[in-house]
Amino acid sequence: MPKRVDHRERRKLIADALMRVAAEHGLEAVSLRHVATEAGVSSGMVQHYFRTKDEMMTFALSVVHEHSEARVTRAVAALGDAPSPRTLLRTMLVELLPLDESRRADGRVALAFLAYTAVRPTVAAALHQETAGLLAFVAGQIRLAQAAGTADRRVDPDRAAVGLLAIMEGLGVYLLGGHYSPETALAALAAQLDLVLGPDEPGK
Amino acid sequence: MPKRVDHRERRKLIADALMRVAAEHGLEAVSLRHVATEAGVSSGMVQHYFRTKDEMMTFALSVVHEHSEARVTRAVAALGDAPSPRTLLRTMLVELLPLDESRRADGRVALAFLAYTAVRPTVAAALHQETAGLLAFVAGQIRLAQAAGTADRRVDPDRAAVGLLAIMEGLGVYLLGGHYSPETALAALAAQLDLVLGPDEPGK
DNA sequence: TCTTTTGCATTGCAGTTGCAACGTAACCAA
DNA sequence: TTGGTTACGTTGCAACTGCAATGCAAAAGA
Repeated sequence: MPKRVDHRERRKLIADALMRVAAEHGLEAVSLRHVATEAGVSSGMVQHYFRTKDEMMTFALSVVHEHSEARVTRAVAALGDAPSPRTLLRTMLVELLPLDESRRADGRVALAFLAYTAVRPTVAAALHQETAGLLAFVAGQIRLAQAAGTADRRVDPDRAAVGLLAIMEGLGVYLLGGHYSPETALAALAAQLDLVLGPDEPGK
Repeated sequence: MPKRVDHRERRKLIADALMRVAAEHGLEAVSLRHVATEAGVSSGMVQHYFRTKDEMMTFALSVVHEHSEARVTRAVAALGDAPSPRTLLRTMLVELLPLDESRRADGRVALAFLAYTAVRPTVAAALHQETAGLLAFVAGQIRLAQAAGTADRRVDPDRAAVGLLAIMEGLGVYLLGGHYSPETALAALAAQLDLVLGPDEPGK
């Protein structure tokens, strides 16, 4: 019945253009026409795939998170089987930091959406589950390290997981603002992992 | 020669209105007319005190930072003379977290400006010094605690200071997004202080 | 073949935006 | 008093906004 067009693909094409605009000029520069031009399509087509601007924004927000999720999944898969909790956590968190231009672009968009959702609580609800899942995973890894005897058992895994995610988020913000250099951020993250999991032992 | 009007006061009046608009609807809702209405003045007057919108935004950004600086100064002053590094740091960082509605409003504005400056690097430059100063202060307090023997000397004060600020920033972001409860954030912050300065001893 | 659905482009519109221009009233120095 | 400066208020405008409406070609079913 349809004209054999992949809806999801078109929507992603548009969302990608939106993210490019947002990464360069901020979310306030995102308009139907602007996005359409960036995507190289007519503004009528954008309207065809998103009935309202808000619908487009919400979809783009979900794409942003798919992006970072895919990034992490890929990096973790490259670690091979059964990496140590420390390696796993470091890989994950480093991957989420805006350290190169590609991730900086994504980070700027994510930051813009963060401010966007802070004012639209209904849109933000979907993100809570994601954070909760990530949190549980990190806490689980810390528990694993503790069980293996490499980590100090006096640290509370849940609290430490909250702190670890917060430090990643905070470092990301400071990196985007240009306040810290990548080296500084990486050193701080490594130091935090040392604090939580115990000092690193090169001869693991 | 002037008509005896305090320029700075008028500008702050307008900036306050801007912050109210931004806290409620985001920075994208900030327009000359909107701000003027919120401030209860004519849009012509806003234009009289700010020749361009960008000038208004930049000024408001500086007011936001004066706000949080004043907040911290007041809270620290209330501690009396020579508070312990731990108390001082905790007070400072807690004061910067969006834990009540007043600070949440400020936090939303700060977050919006964070995204704003991330796309306008020239405006962001002024903030670097502030972060650097804060960082040096925190590192100094950690060094003090180490010298007093209460803190583990194996932790690097500079790295730990970066981490502490980042964790504060990250917790703030998650709090604004509603991902964490104030209790969770406070517990995570306390745990981090324990990690950096050593476990708290009630009978100090 | 005819009809219906889908994909997309164009046009139009009411509302909003930043900003310039102009007006006027109050004040101050001469 | 005169002239100049300051402090606004009002109006206007070109550009842009989201969105509805309309048109039309291609494809799929009848």
